[in-house]
Amino acid sequence: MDLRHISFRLLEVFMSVVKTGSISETARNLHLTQPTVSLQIKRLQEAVGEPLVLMHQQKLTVTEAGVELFKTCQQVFGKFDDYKDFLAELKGGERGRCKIAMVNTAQYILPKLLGPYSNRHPHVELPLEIGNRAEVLARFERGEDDIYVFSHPPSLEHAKAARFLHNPLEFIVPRDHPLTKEQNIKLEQLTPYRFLLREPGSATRMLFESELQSRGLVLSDSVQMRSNEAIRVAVSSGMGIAVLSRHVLPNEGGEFKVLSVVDTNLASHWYFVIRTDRHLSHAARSFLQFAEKHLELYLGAQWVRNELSQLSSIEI
Amino acid sequence: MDLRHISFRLLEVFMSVVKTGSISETARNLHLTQPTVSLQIKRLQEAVGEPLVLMHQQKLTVTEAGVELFKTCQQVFGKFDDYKDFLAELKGGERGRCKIAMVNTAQYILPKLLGPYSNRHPHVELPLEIGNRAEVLARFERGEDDIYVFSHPPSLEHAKAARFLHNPLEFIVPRDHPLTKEQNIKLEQLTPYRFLLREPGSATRMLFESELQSRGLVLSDSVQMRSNEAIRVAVSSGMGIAVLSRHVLPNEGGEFKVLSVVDTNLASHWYFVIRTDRHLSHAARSFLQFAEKHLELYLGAQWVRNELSQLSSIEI
DNA sequence: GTCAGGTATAGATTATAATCTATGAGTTAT
DNA sequence: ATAACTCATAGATTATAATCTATACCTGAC
Repeated sequence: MDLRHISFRLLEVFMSVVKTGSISETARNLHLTQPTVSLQIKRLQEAVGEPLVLMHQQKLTVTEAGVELFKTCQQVFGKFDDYKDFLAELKGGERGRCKIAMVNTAQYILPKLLGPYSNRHPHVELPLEIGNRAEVLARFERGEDDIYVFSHPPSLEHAKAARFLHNPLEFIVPRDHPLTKEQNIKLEQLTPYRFLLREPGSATRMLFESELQSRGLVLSDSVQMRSNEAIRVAVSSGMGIAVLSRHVLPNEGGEFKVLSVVDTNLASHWYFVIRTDRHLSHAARSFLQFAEKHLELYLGAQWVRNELSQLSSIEI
Repeated sequence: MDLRHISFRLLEVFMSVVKTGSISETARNLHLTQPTVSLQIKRLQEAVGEPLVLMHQQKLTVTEAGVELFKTCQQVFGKFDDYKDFLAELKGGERGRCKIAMVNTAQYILPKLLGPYSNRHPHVELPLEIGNRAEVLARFERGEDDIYVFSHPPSLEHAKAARFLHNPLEFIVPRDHPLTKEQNIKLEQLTPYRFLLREPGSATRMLFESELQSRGLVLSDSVQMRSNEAIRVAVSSGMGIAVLSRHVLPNEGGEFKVLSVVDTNLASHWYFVIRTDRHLSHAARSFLQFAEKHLELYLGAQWVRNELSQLSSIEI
């Protein structure tokens, strides 16, 4: 039997013939002429190499080979129906995958969205990649993920960024630090202390350093640390002071204090970034829609800057 | 997704692309040109309505929809492979159905062949129909079975008969019948007794009556009975005498005796009959081949008249 | 015997599937 | 920078699938 000469149409016609037990009736049902159906069956039989139906005295009987082919067809069409169901879910964003790459700091805020989304869309896979800015940028270049999360979005070709959250930066010091007794602290008062910083390239550090530079200030001492947790712990134990995103601080004051610096308001924003030269997966689209709708609920209205409609308009 | 625009060929090509991860390599493997494969994939994607593979920087990745379609294809081709296996068995006579219709008397001999055949071909269905000559003839006319068993084959159009067994007829009388004491019994000595006969049309009766007629003899009394068992029992209990096939008699003498009639040698043959205007099912062909080969073994060499090669030459 | 209903066959047409060559454009490695 | 390889696209051809009309052939019913 040669599958190459068999089309799905042919099998459909055959199944109808088996069901109705009549060539003429099949022709009427499928809006074909009787010779067409006759010929289809004949061709199918040639392709199978075996009689499938026998005509005898106006009565059509289905052979063994025909019955078995009929069963096979039912199963095959069943499989394709399953696949169609799968496609429908995929297109509806109910199934599939939405790979998200985010810079380190985002891991403190994104789960607040991802958790609820994942609950409502249990069949969507949500693999997360967390890296520093350079790593996430490299992933973007290679197009490895569906959605990228940056503060300071890259202004690259094919990149479309949309702000969704305000990211205020705070100065933190050990609880017993001398500055905690001061009022009206200014930025230059902080420079003599040792600063604990993330690696160069980190958005927070970039923002902080550009602020220092524009005001002609220089840090007297700084130590580079690999993670925000490490910085928090180090500040708590008195190793130095630091600038951290409000979102990475515990709600309740811990072993450190937040300084209010009157002449400085450091802040950036969180952005979802997508590539405009690539298909956005249905799941990714569905996640962005979910985010656009529920940002305020899950991230706190006071921080939200919802500009995600800019992304939903993109049609790739 | 529209199955009508999808061919098995298309799916084969798609599967190869997924397996090799390369369009060019698929083209080489399938002896096609690269643009052909590109276009096939493009068309398949259009038919499915969803991207199946993504090209990025010389690297081909398969989408969710692609992976799922691939799985679906594997299952579908698996089903067709199963069907091909089924067909192979069918064509080899290992599977299928061989309907046999036989006249009553044949039920004493055919099981000796059917049993061994069925043991060796356990997947072949062997539905049997047993009737009197008229009934089996009617089934033949309507083509309801694959093989018909007659003594006295019908000389109809489209009927091809082949002898396979000698069918000697014997006269039986009650054990204490007066004739058992005689020697050199002649046929005319039997006519005064009451004969127990099958219905007119029975081959045995036809043969016997034509013998009587050709010799100008007439039975003085006869009773019609519905089965050979009934006749045997009736003879045993002294109701009359009868003509029966040697094959329906028990090997060991029972309540009756076989008469030796010196001037009469009644005999017919058993024939397998098939229609020449119909496909002979593979199973039927296989049964006839089996019979041709093993007649002597299962039916006793002394009775066999193996002319079955006449049937195997028929190619329908 | 004729008619109606079912099927088969022949011949023709149209649509489209399957394939090619030629070419352009991007990527990788030397 | 260039060669070698990848894939995509355009344009053209060929094969064949899908379909029709017209016609002939059965069979069963009236």
